[in-house]
Amino acid sequence: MSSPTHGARARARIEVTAAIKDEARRQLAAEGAAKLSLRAVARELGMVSSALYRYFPSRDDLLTALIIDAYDSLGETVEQAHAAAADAGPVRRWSAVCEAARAWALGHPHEYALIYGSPVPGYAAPQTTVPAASRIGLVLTAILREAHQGPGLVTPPLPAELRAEADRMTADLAPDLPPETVTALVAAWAQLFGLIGFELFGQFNRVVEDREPFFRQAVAQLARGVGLVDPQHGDAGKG
Amino acid sequence: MSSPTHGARARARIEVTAAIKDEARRQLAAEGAAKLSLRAVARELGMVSSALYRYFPSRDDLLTALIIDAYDSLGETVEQAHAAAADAGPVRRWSAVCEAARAWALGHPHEYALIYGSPVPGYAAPQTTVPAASRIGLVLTAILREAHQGPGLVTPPLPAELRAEADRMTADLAPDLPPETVTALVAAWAQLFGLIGFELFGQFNRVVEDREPFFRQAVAQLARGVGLVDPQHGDAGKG
DNA sequence: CAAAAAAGAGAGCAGCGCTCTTGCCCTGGA
DNA sequence: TCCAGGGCAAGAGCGCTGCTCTCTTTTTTG
Repeated sequence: MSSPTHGARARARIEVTAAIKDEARRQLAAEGAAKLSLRAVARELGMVSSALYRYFPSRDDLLTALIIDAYDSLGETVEQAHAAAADAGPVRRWSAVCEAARAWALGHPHEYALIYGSPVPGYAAPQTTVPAASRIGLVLTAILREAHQGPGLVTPPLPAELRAEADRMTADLAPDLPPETVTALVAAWAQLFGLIGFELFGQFNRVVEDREPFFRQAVAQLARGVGLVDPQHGDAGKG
Repeated sequence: MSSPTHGARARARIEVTAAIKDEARRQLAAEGAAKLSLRAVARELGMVSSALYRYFPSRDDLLTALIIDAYDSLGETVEQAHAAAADAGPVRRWSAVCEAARAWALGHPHEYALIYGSPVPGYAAPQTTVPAASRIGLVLTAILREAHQGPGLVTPPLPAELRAEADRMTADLAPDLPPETVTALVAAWAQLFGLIGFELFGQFNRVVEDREPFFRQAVAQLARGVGLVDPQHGDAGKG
């Protein structure tokens, strides 16, 4: 950082690191995480396999880097979708975000499997992944927050047995929202990825053929589930 | 099949096959599907690795056998839960089935990952798995069918763009149910496994702590989503 | 310019899925 | 009773994997 030569070395390191991740992502898209091979990455990059260990101490560390990148890629995609629908009503924004998440998943199936599929046994995602993983949740929360401050939210009452946990989640995630809403949001968040995962992992094969309208309807119902009400079928009723 | 001696041979084969699957399941529970190794299975069974290929032509075929067993295990579990709640109302039966599915998943996390987690790339589950995989869907459908013939179902209208696909799915899955119900059921089916998968795969870590009441509430809302109405909070209103 | 730090190269270890060949032994028919 | 045929285990071996260690080359630094 003090001298330019040190910067040159550091820059080279950054470039090689990026090249490794790029090639790894290519192999991920081609063969999946299970068949991601350090040797194959090195071969393709014209270096020897052991040299890779100068950049990533293990295969798992390379995977972790790819996981964070994937979360960030998804997060950025949905944030952009949210921003692009800023003028629309909350139901429309909710749908836009959900559909952006689905589109990202369909476009990056192996990266989706990496972050929302079965975890590799014996591999615990380090805490480093948490901020990137949270981005989509923050977007969904923001939509509900605006709706809460604006037209309001319609939520079913909580059963007594859930009261304590709902309050705890609310304090953690969105203290300015009603616990009923936070609970419904967390459930909808999981359910959204149930829908996406079933489509991506083949559970809908021979069951749902025309997935786009099906997903749109399911997401609209999800919006109702978190209490979003639809003024004039999602038309910009806010502005 | 004609002579008892031939039967002795066949019986031995069945026993060895079962022993291989048992040991494979043990390793599955210990290490996960990715690290399931034919050599380790053979080692544990006191045979040489190549001998396993007399019973399963490849690692994938062994996995397929485990997948079918897992689907059947889950299917049987939820069928029993359904039968045990036969006297209750449809909402209670729905919840019982969903909670049984969750309990099975928590008790067999690696087998769950095998059937509802990311698919192994290059491995397409053969058509043989379909009947076993369908069992839980059939149970859920049966609940809705009885409710449809009894107290009735409350379903939101379908958007025009979904009409054709909804009719197609209905003809395929449950021609005696309204297309609105079938569409909602398929979505709820996917969403149920979104909830279970998020809990199992660690997405709820540091988010939802007291999972049982949370899941119960989510499942109750899922029941509402498929149109099940709750006479006196799920009490046996069918009489 | 020499010392030190970083990176690459290559050999090697232990493990993997899978294939092929060899030979044992059980079984069913003559 | 004997014998051919076939099911089956064993072993060697191929090409691959992640990872470690040592040695050399390159680059940065005092």
